[in-house]
Amino acid sequence: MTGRVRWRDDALGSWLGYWFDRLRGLRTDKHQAGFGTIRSEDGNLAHPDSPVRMERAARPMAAGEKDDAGQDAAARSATGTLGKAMALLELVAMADRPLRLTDLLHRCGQPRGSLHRQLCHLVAEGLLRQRPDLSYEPGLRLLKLAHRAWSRNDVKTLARPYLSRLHDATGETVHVGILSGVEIVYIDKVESRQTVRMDSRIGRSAPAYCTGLGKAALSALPPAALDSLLSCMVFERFTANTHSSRSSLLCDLEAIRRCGYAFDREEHEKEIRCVAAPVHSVQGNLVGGLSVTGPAYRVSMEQLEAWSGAVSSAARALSDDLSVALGPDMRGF
Amino acid sequence: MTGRVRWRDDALGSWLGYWFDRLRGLRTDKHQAGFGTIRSEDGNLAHPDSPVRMERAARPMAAGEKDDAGQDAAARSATGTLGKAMALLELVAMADRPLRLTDLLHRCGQPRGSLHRQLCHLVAEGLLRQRPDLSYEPGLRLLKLAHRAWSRNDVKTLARPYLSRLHDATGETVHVGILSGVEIVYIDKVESRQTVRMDSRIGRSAPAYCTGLGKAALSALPPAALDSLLSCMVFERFTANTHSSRSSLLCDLEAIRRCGYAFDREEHEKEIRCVAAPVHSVQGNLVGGLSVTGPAYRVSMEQLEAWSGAVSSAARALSDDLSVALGPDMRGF
DNA sequence: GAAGTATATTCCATATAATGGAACAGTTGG
DNA sequence: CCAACTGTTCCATTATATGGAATATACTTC
Repeated sequence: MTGRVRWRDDALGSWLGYWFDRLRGLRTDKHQAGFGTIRSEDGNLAHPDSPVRMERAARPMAAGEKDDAGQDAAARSATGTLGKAMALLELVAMADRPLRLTDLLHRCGQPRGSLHRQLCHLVAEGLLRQRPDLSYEPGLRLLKLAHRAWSRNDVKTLARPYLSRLHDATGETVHVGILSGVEIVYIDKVESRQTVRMDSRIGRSAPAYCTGLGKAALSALPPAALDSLLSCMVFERFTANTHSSRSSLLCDLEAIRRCGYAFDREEHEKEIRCVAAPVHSVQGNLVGGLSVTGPAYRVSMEQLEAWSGAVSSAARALSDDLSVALGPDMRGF
Repeated sequence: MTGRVRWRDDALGSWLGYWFDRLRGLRTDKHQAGFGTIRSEDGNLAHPDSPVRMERAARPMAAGEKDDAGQDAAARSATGTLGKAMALLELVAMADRPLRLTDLLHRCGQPRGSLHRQLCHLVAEGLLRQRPDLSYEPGLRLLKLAHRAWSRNDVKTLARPYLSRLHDATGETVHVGILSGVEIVYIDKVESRQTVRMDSRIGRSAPAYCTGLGKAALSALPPAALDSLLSCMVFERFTANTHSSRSSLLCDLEAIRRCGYAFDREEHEKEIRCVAAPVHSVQGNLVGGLSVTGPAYRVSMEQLEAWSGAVSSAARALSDDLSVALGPDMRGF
């Protein structure tokens, strides 16, 4: 074997439930070990944000760079073939236009033969679709699978009544989301009117550090887990109010922990404010949040403050429901 | 190698775009060949319906059964590791409750070691989530990927104005769907009110032969493709009006082809009627439909008849838009 | 319309990762 | 406490993925 860098080593995110079990020492796992998720020595997480970056092996590795052995050994035992396929799928899905083979070739630095075969497999499985012009885009099978994932989701089901009630009380759009790595994934919502697009945000993911839901969720994490996540956050600045450093985020989180709710002070999108509260099962394997969102011109910070009580009590109630539903007794649920 | 049957050979569906290219002889493909999709001799499709059946290899193959060589050779060159992983994912996703390792063991007849590793990989990738009680359910990553697949979907984007217009004209729920194998996948909708569940049907899939959208789509298929699909339909009876045979379906399709629109006469769900019209790009690589759906007590067959013109002209217009968008000139769209 | 360039596809010896049987460990229940 | 069941780990074998180069196919450009 040449000393070649594995192109997928640092791609892809990892997933909360998994981390938690690891962090709580519940599982020893050999199979899942490595793939760059947790560096064994310092316990840090590698690249859990999902916009995939595969460029690493694009260049043939200049002299002097050494592919350090430990990293290599750890990263080698990845999720294998599946991991590569998923990294590729993510790359196509997260692109903003259909990509052709050559485009992908440049972005992931894999040899043509391999890449082509992988794409063929993905297309045959319906995960990708190949357009008449030979470019690739995400396939319908994803929709179908996601529908099942969504319609059977415990959190969504349990949250619904609280969402409705919050919506009735506030008249604004109400969200529930789950933390997945360093991102928050929107699971369900009830909105004021047919605003812009019907369900534009369900399934959408956004960075945790700059959204109300995300910060609420982060505030509920045990210190070790939070540390792991922090170490792999990239603080991109979306607005003037976006947290741009670890310390400013930590300060905010501390405040959130004290009062039990979080604000999004136009940190992700200009003119959009929100108040959110953390939701978590006692087992700690699921962390998310509930939020009320509105446009700045209509919703003042005072208004959000006034709603904070309702939001956090709803979040607490939902947390209890969740803990019961996921509890050891209820196998099937 | 022992003469053991590969457990995955007959699992899983295949996907329309792919078939079309095959059927039109556009691609020679070696990589995608086989996996039981198209039997080389008679051109039939094997098991394109998606509710997965993996039980085949559960028994150790009784004496006398022979795993015929041709089939074996064809089926062997599958989508490989990815295919197995996806079949497993589908199995979990389509189940109606979280499954534990042993449950899966019974359903797919794979050795424990292999199954366990595959599940670990799926969990590590976020495609599955392992609950505290060690059972598996579909993971959040599916939602995230599907969101991208959905929000960038050409058909959805192009269909939206027509959906709105049809909804305004009829006041009932309007759907757009795409044919994917023998199933129709709901891509988008505009609904009358916040009926039962907000977007319950987006991403849902239903059999083509008993839905208005599905029949409309089938009617637009070239004979060869239709034949292929017919040969692997299983006519399950949902209501008294459900087509229960190939011939009755064909007869209906003929009528649909003549008049340009299809009815669902409470064939899938009791008390639900719909009128639909086919949508297809000239290239023939995308087939779907547009429909107006309503409850039987409110929407008479005469009413549907009256709407048929609007539906089919909208469908024609959308078809044109699609053909342009997918046309050879517009690379990026 | 021919030569040139960029792209997609196929081939095949080799390296790698999946396989599957069996042994081990942790839980439940009588 | 022992049986019966579950989930996990191990490791030699074998099937599968790999990747570089050769070939085919489209699009430009002159």
